[in-house]
Amino acid sequence: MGSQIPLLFNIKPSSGVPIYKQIMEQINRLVISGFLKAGDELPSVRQAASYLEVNPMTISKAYSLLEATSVLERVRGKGMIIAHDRRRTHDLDKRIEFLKPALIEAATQANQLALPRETILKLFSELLEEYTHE
Amino acid sequence: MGSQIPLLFNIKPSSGVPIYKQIMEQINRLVISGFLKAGDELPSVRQAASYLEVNPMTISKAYSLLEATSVLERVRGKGMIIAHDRRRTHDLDKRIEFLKPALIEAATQANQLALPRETILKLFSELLEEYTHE
DNA sequence: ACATATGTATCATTAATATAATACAGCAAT
DNA sequence: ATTGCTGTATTATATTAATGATACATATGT
Repeated sequence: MGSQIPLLFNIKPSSGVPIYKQIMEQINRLVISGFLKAGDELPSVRQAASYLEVNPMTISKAYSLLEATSVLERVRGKGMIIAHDRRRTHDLDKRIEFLKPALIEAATQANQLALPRETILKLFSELLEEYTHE
Repeated sequence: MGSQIPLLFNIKPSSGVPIYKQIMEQINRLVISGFLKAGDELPSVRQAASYLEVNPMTISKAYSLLEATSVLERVRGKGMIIAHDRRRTHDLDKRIEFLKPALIEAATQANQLALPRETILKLFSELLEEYTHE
């Protein structure tokens, strides 16, 4: 039942970004990267809600919106799976565009903090290792 | 009257992060970096509100909360200035701690997108140049 | 004195987000 | 058939964020 998949979700309740959006964005990333493939099962609404300690309807909202954009498919009585969408691509350019906003935000903050270029790059390089997937 | 200072504010209304928090965080960064020094004048509530196209009370809320944490001082009839706080430091370590959340977020997203390390680092390096302060 | 600038208090209103407690239709396995 | 899973609809409530329209005390410059 995709029992370990909830571990892929990281929620920052204090960030200000709505929880359902955080979930949507993460699933979107895992799909266009290929980590999640067509047919893969997602954690159930109640599992994810319990794991993340949020309301089930918050998870359902994220799933429903992703279904509306053909990222997920609802299988009645079973749960949600990654949609079989033949038009889906995994272009490097597309993935880079998804990442850009976060990089721009980090770069802007770094410059506002007057941090030396090499210090930032070294730290970021380390964090890329530390927060590796799987 | 600090007329060009509003240009230091970047607001992303669609980010989900409350506007008043975005403003607070930016001022905090500009202060601990030293870009803004004790006594420097901030744009007036109405100037900033007009420039950012938000409600004046939203700016006032950010200013008031920054006054409560001794980052700003209110000068009656004049406006807000950077507080004269002798305890203020500009440690590199402190500035790095301020930046870390944004770097961690970017690193997490990059890995969820399965982007090659070198590609990310090169792009980030370019963005650090592009989004330079001043 | 007067006009103009400052931040802020006050009121009402709107929108978005999240929670809580139920309830229901659909499917699978026993 | 019953049990136990799915996702979701419903209703109500609370909180937070932002806007709009005034209004006020305070200070500055003329």
